[in-house]
Amino acid sequence: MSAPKMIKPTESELEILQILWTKGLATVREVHEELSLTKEAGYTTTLKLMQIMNEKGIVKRDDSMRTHVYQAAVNKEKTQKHLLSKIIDNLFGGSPTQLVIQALGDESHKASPEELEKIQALLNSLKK
Amino acid sequence: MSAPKMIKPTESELEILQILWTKGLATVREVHEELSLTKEAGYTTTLKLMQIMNEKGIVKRDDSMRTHVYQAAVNKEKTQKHLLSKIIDNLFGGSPTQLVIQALGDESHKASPEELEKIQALLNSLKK
DNA sequence: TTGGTCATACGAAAATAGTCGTATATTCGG
DNA sequence: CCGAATATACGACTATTTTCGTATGACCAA
Repeated sequence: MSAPKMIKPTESELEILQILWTKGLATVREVHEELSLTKEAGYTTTLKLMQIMNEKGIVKRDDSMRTHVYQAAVNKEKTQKHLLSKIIDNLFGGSPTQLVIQALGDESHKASPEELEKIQALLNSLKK
Repeated sequence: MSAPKMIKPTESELEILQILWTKGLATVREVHEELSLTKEAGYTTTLKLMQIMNEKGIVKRDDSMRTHVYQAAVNKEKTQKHLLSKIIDNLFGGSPTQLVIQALGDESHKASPEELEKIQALLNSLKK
């Protein structure tokens, strides 16, 4: 078995997934170093979290060597889509438009002109 | 204590906020009826949640009468923006564009032509 | 007035998440 | 070979969130 039926990573798990999605393969140490840049936590805490994620099937690992190598077991886009869908319901009363408007208006995460063009392109294809 | 410094409602609290944002004023019973449409929970559970939210300052209440009347104490747009900002960081690596793209592509929450126009309008103003 | 209904208060169990100490095994430089 | 460094396993403690039972008081209709 690989992908879990219900995708519902916690906040901490999401932070780890972020890193794994970027790195592809990573050891606990690597993930922990990365996490330490923005967060305060002990090494064994990260280890434990990743072990639990492994049990849940959120990540896979190669434990053929002493230092285990982890990778995400859930698809990035699928996970994003699934969680976003929940947020649209929970926070925006089911309206993706409201979410989009708030997101585009977010002052601390401005979109570049190039990105705006990407959105424009998608918008065009949706309008048809 | 009045407005909370850190806005971080839990999932359940968000469900209740949704309802209060829509209704403006509501009793526990009203909120609970509304919740019951989509969720299974006892009355006292809802009551307790709302009491806790009151302690946290997320909602206000008028308890001058036997049946207390509640209302949201946090601004809807501000709360949405704040939580969305977190999600952009946690789930989309800081890129609002990725979020917008995923949201617009969500099959289970399609945007109507009118809504697409709204987004278009916002996009136009951002491009300038 | 009295019994049924409806309201809040409150305590505490149950479920979830996050944290870390400690034991134990492996590796490696010297 | 020995000890320091580093790895995983695992149990347990803390904290937070969710759930609900029970107590108690107010209201109201008959």
